[in-house]
Amino acid sequence: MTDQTIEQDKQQLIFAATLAVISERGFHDSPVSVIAKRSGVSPGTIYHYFENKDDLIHALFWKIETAFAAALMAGDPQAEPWPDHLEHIWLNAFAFYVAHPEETLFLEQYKNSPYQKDAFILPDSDEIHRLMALIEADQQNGVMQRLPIEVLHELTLGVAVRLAKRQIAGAIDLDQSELANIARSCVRAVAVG
Amino acid sequence: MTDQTIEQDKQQLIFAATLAVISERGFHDSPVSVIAKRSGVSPGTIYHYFENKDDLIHALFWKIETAFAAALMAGDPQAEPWPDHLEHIWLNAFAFYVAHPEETLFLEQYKNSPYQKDAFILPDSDEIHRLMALIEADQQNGVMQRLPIEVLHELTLGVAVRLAKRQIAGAIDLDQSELANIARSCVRAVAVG
Amino acid sequence: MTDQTIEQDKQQLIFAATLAVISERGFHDSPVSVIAKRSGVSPGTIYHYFENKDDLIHALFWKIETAFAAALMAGDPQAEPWPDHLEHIWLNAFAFYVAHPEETLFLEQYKNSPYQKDAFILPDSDEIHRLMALIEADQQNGVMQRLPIEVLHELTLGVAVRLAKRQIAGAIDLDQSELANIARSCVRAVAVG
Amino acid sequence: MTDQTIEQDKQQLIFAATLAVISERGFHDSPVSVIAKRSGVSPGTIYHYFENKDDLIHALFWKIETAFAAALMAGDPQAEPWPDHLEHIWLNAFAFYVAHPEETLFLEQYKNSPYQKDAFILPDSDEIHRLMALIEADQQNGVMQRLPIEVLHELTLGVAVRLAKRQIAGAIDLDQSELANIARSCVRAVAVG
DNA sequence: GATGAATGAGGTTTCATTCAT
DNA sequence: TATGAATGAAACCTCATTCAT
Repeated sequence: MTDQTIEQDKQQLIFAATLAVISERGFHDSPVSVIAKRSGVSPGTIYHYFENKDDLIHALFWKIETAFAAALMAGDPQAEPWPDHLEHIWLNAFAFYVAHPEETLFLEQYKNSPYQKDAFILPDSDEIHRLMALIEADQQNGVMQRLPIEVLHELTLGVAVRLAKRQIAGAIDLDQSELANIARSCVRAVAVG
Repeated sequence: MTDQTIEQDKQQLIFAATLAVISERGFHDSPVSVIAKRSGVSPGTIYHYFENKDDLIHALFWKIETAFAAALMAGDPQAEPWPDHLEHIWLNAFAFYVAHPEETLFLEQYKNSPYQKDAFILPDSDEIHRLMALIEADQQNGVMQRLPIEVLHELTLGVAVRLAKRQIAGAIDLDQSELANIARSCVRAVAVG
Repeated sequence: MTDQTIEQDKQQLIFAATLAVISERGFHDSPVSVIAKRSGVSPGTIYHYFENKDDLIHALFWKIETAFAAALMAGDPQAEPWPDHLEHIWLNAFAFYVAHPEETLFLEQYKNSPYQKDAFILPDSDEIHRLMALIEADQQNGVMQRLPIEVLHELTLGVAVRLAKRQIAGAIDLDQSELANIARSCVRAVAVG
Repeated sequence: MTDQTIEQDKQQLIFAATLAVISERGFHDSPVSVIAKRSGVSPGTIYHYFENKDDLIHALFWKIETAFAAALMAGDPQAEPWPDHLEHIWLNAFAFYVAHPEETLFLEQYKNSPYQKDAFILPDSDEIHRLMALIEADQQNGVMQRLPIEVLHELTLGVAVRLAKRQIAGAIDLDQSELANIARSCVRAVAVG
């Protein structure tokens, strides 16, 4: 194993522990000492990899956002016609959230805290570029409304996160056909006509 | 002025300061000492009115939720037919959020933190009772889908909060006709057929 | 006892402990926790009276400098003729330093550390004003050289501190007549002719 | 280049970096990690050449003191008669300090910190032996007062350091004739009669 | 009721030092 | 020899809470 991978491993251990602790206990009540213990590294090591606690949290946020973006385009939805591709993406998002409850709780906490001062910033990944291109094409084709990206997001994937949170909490348990219906509703909300 | 009202006044001062500080700085980074200074009362006084900091925050949450519930049924939407009454309620919600940015930021932070361990709990107010009755009637009449209350919420008012947050942040600026369209979309998402 | 004096007392306790600890152990190796224990107050209390550790140290410095300035003019040296008044002041300085070993060690450490970024700044006290007036008069009268204040200081009182430090350390033990001789030498070094 | 000289080089790099960092930032606030980075070597390497941080600092002190002692006797002052030789030495000291500002700041910090527990100890170098012999001869010849070495030092070279520090700080700028005058004053302070 | 000085446990971060490579 | 990641004790400082006034 190379030095590079060892270093990566430590970072990953720290990320994993941070995610676990914060999703369980919240931003407040997640001391570095606890994260260190859970990671199996010393507090000092955390400060070797990250400038400070905020830096760690921001880095974790982007790591998760990037993983989410990748999951979004799984199964090549671009190949499908409207409105199927958008429903597909919606279901991908929901599936990611439900499969990654810790990540979901972390993301929502982050986005609703003053950590998130920036507006709607997306990772600069290949998948996001493809998604944006798809949206633009749909709008060019006159099938999707020309609404601000934030509005499109809240009417579609925004709904997916929150339903996923409810499902993670055990409050609801949507089956495949219910999900398909809801996905269709969300897509219809941004469709023209 | 009676002692009762003086006491009420102090409580209100504390609530207002807590809301202002937390909406600006977040749950972490909102020390009692800062809240006290902003209230114009001493830390000791806060502990006279509230058992501890958590108690204060929970109490503030319920106060805001109750105010929100009241605003929801403003203009007597019950008197209107389906789907107008639901659109009306949606617009009431959006209007409340935009008119109360601090409250909105606080609520969303609270609901996405481990403070909120409870599932979907609503204030036990008259307005909420009327709202629930209205929903039940709509479902009896076969116009609204029989989905779990959490799902109905996320498809309708859940969207309203998040759009309001975007508007508060200055990212978007929806006019009346755009809002009416979105409200209609949300209602359609829970309508039968 | 009034609140004012209680508060003063706590400050004085903290000052005394800081002085003792730093003169014994140096700037490095004088943790707030040790100062707190020595003061008989909690660390938190120190941060109630001082913004931070640097603030405490600067405040202590000025307190000592002011006390020193007062001691300098004891016995009304202005009333005496040249060069007696300057010899008197020199002996006052030496006596203060020897009588206040902790203060002396603290001052010298402070002045030789990057804490002291400012050049030769004197407390704005009555005594210092009288001293400066005296020097100016001596120069007007053509008995004292017109050298920069820093040079005058190093040739006179600067020598006093360092001899006092040697005496405090037990390396030397100057008697009254030796001291008088040295004082006279220092004064002659800044005299005209 | 031999191994010996390589080793010497590393030591010199470490010494130079330590001197630079401490003279800029002070004893406190000069972490080994910073010194290592400035040296271009790793922290581990520093601990290869020095037992610990204190050891490094003490070694640096003696290195500088020795260099200073050598500079003191430059130009063969012994060959000159009293009081010229002492004035010459005084000017050598002043010139060294001004030419080596980092060394001067380091020395003064060191001598005023509890690092310096020892009394007046001089390097055991050839130059110091010659200097001591010269002093003894002057005293034998009845031209220099028989005062403790510490007193002689403070009245002469002690003044030189502190004036040099003022000049380094930019507070004063003494020209050659002013310096000659001051040197003469200092010598007169230890002269007989 | 009201105050705010005082507390001290515990938070974030630093840094001298070690040791596997 | 040389490295620098890793350590963990300890530094500075914060802040929820108490309590004498």
